[in-house]
Amino acid sequence: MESPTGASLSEAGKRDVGATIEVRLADGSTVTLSRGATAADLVARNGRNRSGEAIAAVVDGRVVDLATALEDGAEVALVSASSAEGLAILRHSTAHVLAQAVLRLWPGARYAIGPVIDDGFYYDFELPRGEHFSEEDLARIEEAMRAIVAEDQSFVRQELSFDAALALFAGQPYKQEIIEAVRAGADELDASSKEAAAGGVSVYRNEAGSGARTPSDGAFVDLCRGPHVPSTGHLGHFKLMRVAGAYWRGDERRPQLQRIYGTAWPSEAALSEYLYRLEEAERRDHRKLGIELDLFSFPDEIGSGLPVFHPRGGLLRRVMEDYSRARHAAAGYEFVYTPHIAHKELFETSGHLQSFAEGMYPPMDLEGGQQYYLKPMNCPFHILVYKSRQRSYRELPLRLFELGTVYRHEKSGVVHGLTRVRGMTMDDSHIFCAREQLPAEIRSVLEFVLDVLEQFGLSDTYLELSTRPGEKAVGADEEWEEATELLRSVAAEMGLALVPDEGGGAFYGPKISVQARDAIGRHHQISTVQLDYQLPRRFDLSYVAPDNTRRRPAMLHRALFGSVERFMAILLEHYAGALPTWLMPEQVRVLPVAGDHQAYADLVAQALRGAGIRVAVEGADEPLNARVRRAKLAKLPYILVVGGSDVEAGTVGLNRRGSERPERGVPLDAVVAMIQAEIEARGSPEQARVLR
RNA sequence: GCCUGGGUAGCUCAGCCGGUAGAGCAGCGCACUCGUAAUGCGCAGGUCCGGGGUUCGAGUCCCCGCCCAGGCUCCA
Repeated sequence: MESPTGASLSEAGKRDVGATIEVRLADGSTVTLSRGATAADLVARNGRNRSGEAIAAVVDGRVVDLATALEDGAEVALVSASSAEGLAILRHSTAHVLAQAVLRLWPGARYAIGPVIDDGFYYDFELPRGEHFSEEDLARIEEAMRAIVAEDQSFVRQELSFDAALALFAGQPYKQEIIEAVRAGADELDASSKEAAAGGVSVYRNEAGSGARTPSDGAFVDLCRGPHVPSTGHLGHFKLMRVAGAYWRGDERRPQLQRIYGTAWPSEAALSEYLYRLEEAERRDHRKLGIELDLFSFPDEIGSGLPVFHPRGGLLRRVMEDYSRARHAAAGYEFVYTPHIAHKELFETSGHLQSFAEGMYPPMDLEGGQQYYLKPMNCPFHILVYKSRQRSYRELPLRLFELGTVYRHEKSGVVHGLTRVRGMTMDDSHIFCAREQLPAEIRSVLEFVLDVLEQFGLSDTYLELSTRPGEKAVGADEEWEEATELLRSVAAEMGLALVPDEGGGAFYGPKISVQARDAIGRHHQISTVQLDYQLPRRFDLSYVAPDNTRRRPAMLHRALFGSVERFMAILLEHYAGALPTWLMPEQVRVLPVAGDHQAYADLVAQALRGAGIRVAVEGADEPLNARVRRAKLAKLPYILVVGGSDVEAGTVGLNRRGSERPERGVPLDAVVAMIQAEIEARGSPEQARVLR
């Protein structure tokens, strides 16, 4: 908020007025400039602005316009369009051009805010007469923006008093509201910093040199903190992406504005690379792959967010679940099964109805006033397993595991493919242990989770620590603090970095979540480990300690896949559908060259099947090329083509996924052994490479 | 819930200014028997999301509803 230049200005004023000033550059060198020189003069002197390279400057740690006059002794660094700061300025300036274009096309439109977001920007408008943007308008607006860029209008900064600014933005209630908010903020500052805040706001005018001065005579002016690129000619590599409704200040009680999203980049190459990235993400969309690979669907007849798995998807799911079960068994987990509905009282005891009711399906009312709820989480049920009899310290840690299906009533706007569903299966585990066992147990759980994820090819991971959520949290502050500190210290001991996520914890406790980066750089929250002192208390859990006293256990909630459905979606997108061989529903397809080779093809398939490999044979009813193509499109790891010479020699033609050239005459035994070894090794030799 | 876009064959989509619905792929049948990314011919396939209205006539225009997708967090 405050303006550091305020101080240096007065300081500079006391100095002797010479003809030149000296400024220091980032590399430590000093440059002598004439008094009154600006950052732009420095750029010109360096001759470094040929392609709009430098678009702003950092003066004494503050990002400013190139037109800013430099003070003697200032430290100056230039901001290039491709740096993080530069990109933000570029996008923000493009947002201004968007607003100017919209005001040209819709005189009388009100404009609100136009901030920078990841990879782009948006601007919110209110059009006259309640008009709305349509998708077709985007092309017209872009055209108007390109005209403004061609005019190479300069962005000129001007400081205004609050009152002058309010007058300038007469008829722009959103701008006025922002000005009033800034004034209210400034009033809270003490006298000295109030002076620094200059008692007003800054605006930027776009001037084409025509002398136009106010919005009504054609020039554009926007309330803005800045900085901006020197002129619109520095922009141009942008694209408007979509329109959306958005509430003023994100508040649904306030007017809904019309938002336009856009993206902007320093070069055409960077823009098209970004657009390609979007296409790539679309190509990998698990909903699309689910149809192409015949894995699952969402029948309207069932309801939104409720998937069915087809045989191939079912097979994939079973392989995932079987592997999960095997690993859990080996790691000392015990398997339980619990029902899908329960009395209202259970969820009152657990606190779900108090803290999570909006995420739950409404109750089923039964005769006699009894109410049942669909379960939104497995924890209360596992707690009841613990509570079924008295527990001894000798049993702890008690690790209960279930692939438990839960139902959550997600709001209609947020359901999305398999990643946000209303019915899902959690690979849920609840570990009951003595408090002193917690550090060792958390550590072993984290090691277990990271190792299993790596087997699925998700090894680019980091951890996030989610702390106490604002109002929803239950439990005492000290306990939250203690639990949070425990998670922090275990992770630190293991040498794992923790990224903070303030307020992101569950209502009953803090959590560590494992975030995995996928093949195209997106990150997904996968596993979570939550520490909970609350539920053991609410359910009055206890165990008998060695000294024959009753003690309260602590609980760890742990999901590894998270939901099986969502994990499948992440894998599909990570691998673009080309799953590692061990996960692929069909691992090998045998193609006889002609009908004469059918019997040998069946023999080959039998040998593979005998080795536990999933294989199918496709006969020669269609040309070989067509069958190879179909198998490639199905992203099969191995295609075995067998013809006359193979029948004689006991060999196969081996066509591996991702390889351009097939190998001829490979002995059958060698192929069986190789594929078998690959399946056993799991992992992901091809690591999500892009396969077309 | 709200904004924008969409809903036409199993899938992907075309269908202009209102004139009696089309393509490619998939499916089925017949022929072809082929050595690494689409063999040919034929057949079948439709409540144009539902309802109402305008009209001589509606997939198309208007109104109401349903469903799907993206967005509604980044605060000048």
